[in-house]
Amino acid sequence: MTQKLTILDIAKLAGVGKSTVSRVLTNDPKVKPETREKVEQVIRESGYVPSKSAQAMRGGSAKVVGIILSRLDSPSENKAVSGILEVIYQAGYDAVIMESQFSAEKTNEHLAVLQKRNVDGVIVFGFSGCDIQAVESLEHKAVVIAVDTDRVSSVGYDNAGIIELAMNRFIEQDKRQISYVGVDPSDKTTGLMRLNAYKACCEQASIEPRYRTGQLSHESAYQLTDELIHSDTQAIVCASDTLAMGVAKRLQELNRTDIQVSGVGATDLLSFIFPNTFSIDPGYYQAGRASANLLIQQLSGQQTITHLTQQASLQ
Amino acid sequence: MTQKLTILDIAKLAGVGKSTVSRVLTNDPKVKPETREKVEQVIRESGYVPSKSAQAMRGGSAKVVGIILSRLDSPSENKAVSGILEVIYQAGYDAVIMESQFSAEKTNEHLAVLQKRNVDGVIVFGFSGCDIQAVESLEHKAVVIAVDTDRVSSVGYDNAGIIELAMNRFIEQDKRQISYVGVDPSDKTTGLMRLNAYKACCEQASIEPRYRTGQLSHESAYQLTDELIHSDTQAIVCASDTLAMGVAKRLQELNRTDIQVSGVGATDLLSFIFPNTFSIDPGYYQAGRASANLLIQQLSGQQTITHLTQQASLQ
DNA sequence: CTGTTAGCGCTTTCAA
DNA sequence: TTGAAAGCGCTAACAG
Repeated sequence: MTQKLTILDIAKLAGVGKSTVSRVLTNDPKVKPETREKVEQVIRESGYVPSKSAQAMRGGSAKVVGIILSRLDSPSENKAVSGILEVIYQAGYDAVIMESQFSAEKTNEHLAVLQKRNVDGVIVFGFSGCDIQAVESLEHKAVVIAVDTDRVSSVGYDNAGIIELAMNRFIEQDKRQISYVGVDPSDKTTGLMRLNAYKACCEQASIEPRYRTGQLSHESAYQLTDELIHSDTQAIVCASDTLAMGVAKRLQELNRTDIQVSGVGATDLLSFIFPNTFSIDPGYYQAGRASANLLIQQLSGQQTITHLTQQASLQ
Repeated sequence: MTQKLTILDIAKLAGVGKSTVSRVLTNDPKVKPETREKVEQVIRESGYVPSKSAQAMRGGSAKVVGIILSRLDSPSENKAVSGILEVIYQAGYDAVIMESQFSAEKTNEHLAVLQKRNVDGVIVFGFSGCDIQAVESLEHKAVVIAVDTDRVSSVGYDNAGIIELAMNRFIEQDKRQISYVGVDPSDKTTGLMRLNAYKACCEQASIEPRYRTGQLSHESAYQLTDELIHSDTQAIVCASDTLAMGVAKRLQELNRTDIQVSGVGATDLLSFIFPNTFSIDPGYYQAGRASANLLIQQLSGQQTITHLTQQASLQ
């Protein structure tokens, strides 16, 4: 790391005024090509790196977006973050990422830090019990994922569609005995909404609903399986791949190869290990991209509060 | 987002000079307690947030560390990042995270961006074929994970120890027919080093080595299994949990419940699905913490280039 | 097209 | 103990 060069050093070295250097940096069109070339050459040779801090302070924009997710090791969230990263990086932004660990308090702390850092915008992954208020005060500078709110833009997963997709697949195969394993309805999205979707599908197809809910873990699903299945059970729709793993594992032990299982998450592992399964992809990656695009458009003033729903697809 | 308040506004509101406000912000001891109290009150009531950009520019440090990982959805890396985040956040730093996607070129681009941002330090996750040179020029402002270099501090995984742990476990159980499934030795760490460790263990225990290497995917391991096993095979050590999944799956199909399988990664899923397995934890999370601690100590000048090796443990 | 001149919000002498 | 003033590195009028 060489000595810190400033715009003034470059100006001197190139024999121009510092504003000309600045113009080159900001791609101002009104610079004579030769002058630009000369300045660029000096910049290249000297290894000068403009200070973002100074630019940020002057221009007001740091070209940074904050991302608050619940856990870095949540496969759904890190897929979405990959999508976000790709888009914002393309647009010249960088990301500062923080983990809320499902704590509303931490989320708010993070939000405060991000604000202090003059981030241009924020993308927040919702979780049950998260306090959306602080985010709402950011208005058009924020986008939330997987959470309901009118005040800021959002990208949601099509929780009903996800389950319908699985149900319809089974119904098309003339299965009628379709059970469901989900998570506790106290979880709004993965819990309640998916369960309700299951019930609605049953209603519509005149299927007798049969379900259990529990924790979001394979063990939980594994244990619920016995309570759930009948001799005539044909398929089990699960609210997530983790649950599907647990269910499929138990079915394997019971030699119930006749029962099909579906999950949510598009883990390739599920169908690799258990042939009798498939998984619905809620579109995490695309949702990430969408939310980032939304945010960037809003930051440039081209877009107002918008609510998107990511479509699911069949793996 | 309310109107941007500056240090001057606070000064006026509190009826003091702006330098006094600055002193309060920087915890300068020479401020009369009453004055400090008054200023703090105004800050609290007005919801004033000092601009990090300005502070960074003035003070030189942005209190940011850059993290370059290969893929956000790599379980090993995101566990490590969680560890990093925890440590640096504690120390008042924030993180800007970028994905190299195993491209040396992208890594260098990212490095340039981070430098432009005046980050205080950088943590880089190595990968085979990564160009460590650019990182090395950062000297004491960088720490690399899982890569060999003398020029900057590093935290490595104990690739040999990981395999030894698994081998010894089997040897203690009086198994002698222990095979190995790994990845191509062109990958230095997960490939070559683990394979060599396997060979060394065999040598030492007078075991006939028997192994195959391929891609880092369950499919690859699944296919290699048939080539590898004999009627008397007792155990298979795998270079990763992903491989172990593939192997265990194939063994299950072949009804070879007599063969034990070990993996690396501490995925709870592996032993949940396949009872005859266990996994070695290379200590990703702790390695993350260690690297962050190293970096922070170096930044504060308390430590020089250091090389750490993360110890593995039995799940 | 280009140089000069003000600041951006903050920290840090330097006097008072 | 405090205020005034001088920049940090950069961008953006404003004149040439």
